[in-house]
Amino acid sequence: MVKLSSRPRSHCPINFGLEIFGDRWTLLILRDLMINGKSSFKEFQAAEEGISSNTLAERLDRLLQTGLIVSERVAADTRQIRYRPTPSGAALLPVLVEMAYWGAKHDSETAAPEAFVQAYKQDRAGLLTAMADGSVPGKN
Amino acid sequence: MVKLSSRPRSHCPINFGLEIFGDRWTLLILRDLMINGKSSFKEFQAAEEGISSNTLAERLDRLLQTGLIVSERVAADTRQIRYRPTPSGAALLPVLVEMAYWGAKHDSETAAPEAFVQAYKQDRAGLLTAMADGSVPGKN
DNA sequence: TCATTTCGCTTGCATTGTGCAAGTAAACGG
DNA sequence: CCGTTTACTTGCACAATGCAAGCGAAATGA
Repeated sequence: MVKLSSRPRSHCPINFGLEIFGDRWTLLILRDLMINGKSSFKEFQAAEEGISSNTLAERLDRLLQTGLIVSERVAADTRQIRYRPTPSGAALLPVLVEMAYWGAKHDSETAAPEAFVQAYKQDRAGLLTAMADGSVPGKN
Repeated sequence: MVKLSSRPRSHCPINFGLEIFGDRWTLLILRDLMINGKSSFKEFQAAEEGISSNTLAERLDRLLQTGLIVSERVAADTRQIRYRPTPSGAALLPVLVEMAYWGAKHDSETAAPEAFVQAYKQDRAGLLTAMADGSVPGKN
């Protein structure tokens, strides 16, 4: 179960999600975590969309507090912190995949790999399983 | 194809969507349009989340400009305007359904009907078809 | 016919969110 | 030591949002 910092405007299940990730940045962080293999502050900051450091810090904090991600220090270098999704956070993968498919279909200049679109059409469930294991069609 | 008002930060298909509906309100309007059978300004305003009129007006404008919805005046009462989704807008139904399922599973106080969760688990594709035709499990 | 209500907004103003640039503490690395 | 890296924080300007009130055109009611 996910914890909200403030009382939700409603308990509509769609609204519940929007209260957490209804902004322009939160899902991009989860995308980088789950699809692009990123896990550090610096890596998130390097995304081409260009999130500002204060916004990134605030979003990571919120994701930690709601329980969608956890953090841990790297033993070999205690400056570094690695973020990774919890099961609740990982459960957002289908949302990301549907958004990606929609974007791929409706943006004439999409950067989505054709292999992703094909994999989705042929076997959506299989695609989700593969992606949950870290494999993304069209990458490598 | 969908038109953005400004240049996107990237052509990542997930980001493309976020540039249009990456806020706390836009998807709630589409929810009301596609799931709750609403179509007028007044009906959207009456949603329990309580959108302000200026924000609602701005969002409807943006949805019109991006081509996710269209509007038409009611012949019998020319004050009234009915909004309805275009095929591009309607194609966001799977995104809404995944968000709803996630919210239903992770909000301990969810208002999502159990019938919706069951229908999703048993036959997701069938659920999407039924909902595209205007039928929502747990309502009526 | 004429005041009243309804509808879809618009305006003004205060609060909150976001971007940008710079700075900082702790911890490595040589 | 001393410069660099990492994960932030701070300050400030600007944009987005919420809230309350108003507004014009069209319909409705007496």
